[in-house]
Amino acid sequence: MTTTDSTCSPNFIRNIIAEDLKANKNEGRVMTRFPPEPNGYLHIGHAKSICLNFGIAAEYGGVCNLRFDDTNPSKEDIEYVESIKSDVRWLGFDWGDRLFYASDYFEKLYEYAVQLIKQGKAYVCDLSAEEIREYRGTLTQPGKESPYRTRSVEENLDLFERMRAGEFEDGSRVLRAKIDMISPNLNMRDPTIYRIRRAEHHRTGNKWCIYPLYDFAHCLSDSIEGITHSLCSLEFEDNRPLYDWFLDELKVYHPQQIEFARLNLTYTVLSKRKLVQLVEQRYVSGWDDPRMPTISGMRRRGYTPESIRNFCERIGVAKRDSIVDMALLEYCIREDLNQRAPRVMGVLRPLRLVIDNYPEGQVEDLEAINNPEDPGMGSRKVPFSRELYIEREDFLEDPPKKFFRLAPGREVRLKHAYYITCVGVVKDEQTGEIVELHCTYDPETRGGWSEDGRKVKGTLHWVSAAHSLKAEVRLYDYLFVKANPDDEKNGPDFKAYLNPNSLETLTSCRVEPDLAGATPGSRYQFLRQGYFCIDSRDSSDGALVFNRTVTLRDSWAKIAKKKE
RNA sequence: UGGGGUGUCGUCAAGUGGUAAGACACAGGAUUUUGGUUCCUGCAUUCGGAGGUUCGAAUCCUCCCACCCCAGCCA
Repeated sequence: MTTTDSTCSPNFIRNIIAEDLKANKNEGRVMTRFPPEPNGYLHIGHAKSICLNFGIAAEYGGVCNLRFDDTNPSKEDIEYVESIKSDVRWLGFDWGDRLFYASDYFEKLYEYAVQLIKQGKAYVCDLSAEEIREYRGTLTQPGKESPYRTRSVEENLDLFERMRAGEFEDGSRVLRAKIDMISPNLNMRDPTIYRIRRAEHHRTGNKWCIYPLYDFAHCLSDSIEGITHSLCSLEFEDNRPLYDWFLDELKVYHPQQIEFARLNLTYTVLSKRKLVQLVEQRYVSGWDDPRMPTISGMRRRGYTPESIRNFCERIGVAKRDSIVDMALLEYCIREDLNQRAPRVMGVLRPLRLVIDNYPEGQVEDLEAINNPEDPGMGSRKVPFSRELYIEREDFLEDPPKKFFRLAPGREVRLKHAYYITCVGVVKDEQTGEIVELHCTYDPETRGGWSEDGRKVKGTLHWVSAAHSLKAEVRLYDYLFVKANPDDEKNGPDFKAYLNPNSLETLTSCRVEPDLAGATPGSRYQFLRQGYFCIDSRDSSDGALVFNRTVTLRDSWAKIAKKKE
């Protein structure tokens, strides 16, 4: 992995680990893990956790395991494990030979449960799900003990064995930890640790009909693997006493759980529950829709792994709930692409322009630098001819103050080409729409320079009409119009804030011929427009499709906006 | 009204008793064959509030306020 992107500011987790290391806790070992449940696609929030876990391990000379938390076969699928693996890899992280599954430990976990029963710390309970809920009490009222709580060890052992053997119906019995029904922490009121569920598991098939629950499986999986620091999100703080309880009762190696705040981002949602709705209810085209905050969506949109890693470093890690400004993510991708994306000319909304004094049939190959930020990227030739396309919005018949672009009688520069002056405007007689511009060029300004030192205020991008390639361009905007669509208090459902203009498809764009045969996934800066990426799903040699990753910063847009 | 957490600039976020880092955003200005990039400059007399301890408090103490999480046989 290339780590040019570590600015490494201190955070409370690094502090804890540094102190642990100083105290020689765990013999100076650091081992973390990223433990996704394979029931959905990874998103930028997961990237924060991935970067944290893999990053911190690398930083302290340790390792990070990839472990699938696959204890709920009815929700999980192999499709998700494959996508998760490829997303983590794409982000630039390597779990080596440490790919694990909680299901690898089912047998061991079963033995631990038996041990708990033998210690009188777990019992089989015949209460129904509803009864268990009633017995649990509420936030302010204590719970009451199950009538099955006092079963003998022998009976519990027998019943649990028969649960495993498939003698009982789904949901008819569970195994519970025997802790404290009047604990103010609901998690400690005899939590369920095994349920009967006849569902085919994507790895263990039909071998099991009982499956452990998160609280039981997670801490023990951490323990089995020898994890030193088990990082999870804030909502598990209340589960920590239970995490500790199992490990203490079973007297096994005891990792330390540390909670941090999950990522929130403006103008999007980052909960699997909500993302899955967007996919299933067709608000987006799929998990990898470029508007989605999923890793696969962002990849398709044109984000680089480096930019995402850098973003994750910049946002920091803390315990307070926060919502990071999308502008920071955009800053990170612009920063990266500015350095590495070749410049190219593409006209999104073409307006025909004829250079009256340019010889008909003549074509010149003009030299264009590929990236002013990196001369090493060389240059290319761009064909210039009498008939061109320029951007519609680069011409205004009646320009406002501070508009530097083309207007009747005005001279501007065509990037890498010539100075041109607008001498005529052709309009559709019916609609009044401008259909063509007539200009003259100054042959003395080849390359875009003028010997006489004459200055020109604007520089426009362009393509040669006859040589340019047709392309489809998809312009993306925020998925939501509200900065915090998650805020549904007394308001409508988050989907009410979906941005109706989050996707605009332009089908008559024109790009320079150099782009013929460009490979899917490759990224470019369209001069003066933004960064674009060839769509890896829909683009083909004959029909180029570009996704706009992000616009360039646009100070003219700001000025124009201020005016009105 | 039980328990667990959190409150430092518009947004993130350092700071751990010695007198408020940094980033994004924003606002000016310079350079520019991208109104891009880059470069300068500005942007918390104040750390949720009120008291207290101290020569000295964002950091310690007390009380108060606000927000988040927990009543799945989900994770």
